Amino acid sequence: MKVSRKKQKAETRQKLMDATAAELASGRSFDTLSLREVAKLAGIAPTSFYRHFHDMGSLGLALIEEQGETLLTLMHHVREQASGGHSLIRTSVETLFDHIFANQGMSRMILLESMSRHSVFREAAEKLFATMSRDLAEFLVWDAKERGVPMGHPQLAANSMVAILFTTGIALLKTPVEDRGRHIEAAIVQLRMIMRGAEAMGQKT
Amino acid sequence: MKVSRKKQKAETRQKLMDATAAELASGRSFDTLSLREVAKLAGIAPTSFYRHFHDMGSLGLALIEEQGETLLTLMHHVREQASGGHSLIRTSVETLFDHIFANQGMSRMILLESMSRHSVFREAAEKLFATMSRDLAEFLVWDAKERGVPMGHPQLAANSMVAILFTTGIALLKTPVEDRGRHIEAAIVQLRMIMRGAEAMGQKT
DNA sequence: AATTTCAGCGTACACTTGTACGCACAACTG
DNA sequence: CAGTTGTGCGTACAAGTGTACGCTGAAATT
Repeated sequence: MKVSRKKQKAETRQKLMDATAAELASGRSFDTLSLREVAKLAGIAPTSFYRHFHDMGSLGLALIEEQGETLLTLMHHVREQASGGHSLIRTSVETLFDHIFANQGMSRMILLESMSRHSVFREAAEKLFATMSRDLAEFLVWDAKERGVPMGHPQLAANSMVAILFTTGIALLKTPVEDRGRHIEAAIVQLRMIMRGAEAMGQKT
Repeated sequence: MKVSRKKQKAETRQKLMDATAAELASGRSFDTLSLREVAKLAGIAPTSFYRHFHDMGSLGLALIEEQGETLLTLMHHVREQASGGHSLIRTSVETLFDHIFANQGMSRMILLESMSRHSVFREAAEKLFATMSRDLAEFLVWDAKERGVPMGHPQLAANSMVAILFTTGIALLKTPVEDRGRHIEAAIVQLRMIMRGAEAMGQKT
């Protein structure tokens, strides 16, 4: 009873996911990873892989879903925390980028897979983006009302923001440390620019 | 002398590139394509591949560079042509998306590779984006002067625009035909929003 | 205590992969 | 015309792939 079976199984399952994530983090693309390879990295026999995932595809899906959830709750927390204060854009940006840095491989994978066509993951990744945008839009509306300013096309504004966040996020992954600050500041200006634009469009129409 | 050697060689080289592009267009990711496979698709023996490219990497690089050039000149033409008229945003967007549609596989590949870490292609793809942004920024400055309106952070505005163009471009590839119009209109609004924002930021500072 | 369950292993098989090597034969060069 | 050049082919091999099959041993259940 020292090590229950369930616990043991969950552990090796996690080992598989961790090994894959680590490999992704080191720059490998997901679809060059073989079942045998991750099995070896996780320290189990190739055939034992099947006890945990039916497929490399299932493993990838599990990874995306795990990552997506933590990302969404993270952003949620940021908004709750910063709701009282201001500089919300700055805090959100910095938090998101921190997270992306801490999970480079996974972030890249999600972004990449969201673009591939037939992939099983595409749906999952797209859903994540859609949810992020929707959450953000909702917040933008609330915030605009709070501040008493108009807001045109909040959903489109949110879409633009998410797009910029992720493209700069990816760009950051390849940027030498000393230049990162500059890029982050640039992203913040870009987001503010969109805010301004949205507000301007809200006044006229 | 009917078929000169040079010509013949150029033809099979093109066959290799075409075969690869076709495969990409059908949704395959570049790094799941094997040398043997594209050789077979091009109708030559696997070992003959080496007469044209030293590597699958070299082939990919050739593809990206080819595509990049046509893309840049295309956007250039659009601007020259539409300079007199207005609705420049609309024309640019539609032209770009048409092009992306006509070359789905390549576009996706460029985007994807621009994000991968160790890839030989990253540099090429990034360079392309940078050039596009720079060209666009240059144009924005010129256009703003022309219209007598201020323009804050033109380079950042251009970056945002390119980011949005490409993310919606990619999204479009997976969108059923009947919804495409809506997405294109959305992209146009997003670009105008950024314009407005940039102009608003230009007035204050 | 006897039985069932099941994570993990090892072997085995049919593929696919990149690429080394040498040959053929048509296009070029002199 | 003879000689060189170089595209393309076929064979061959080592390495890596997914996965079917049957076994083990210990945890879980009875």
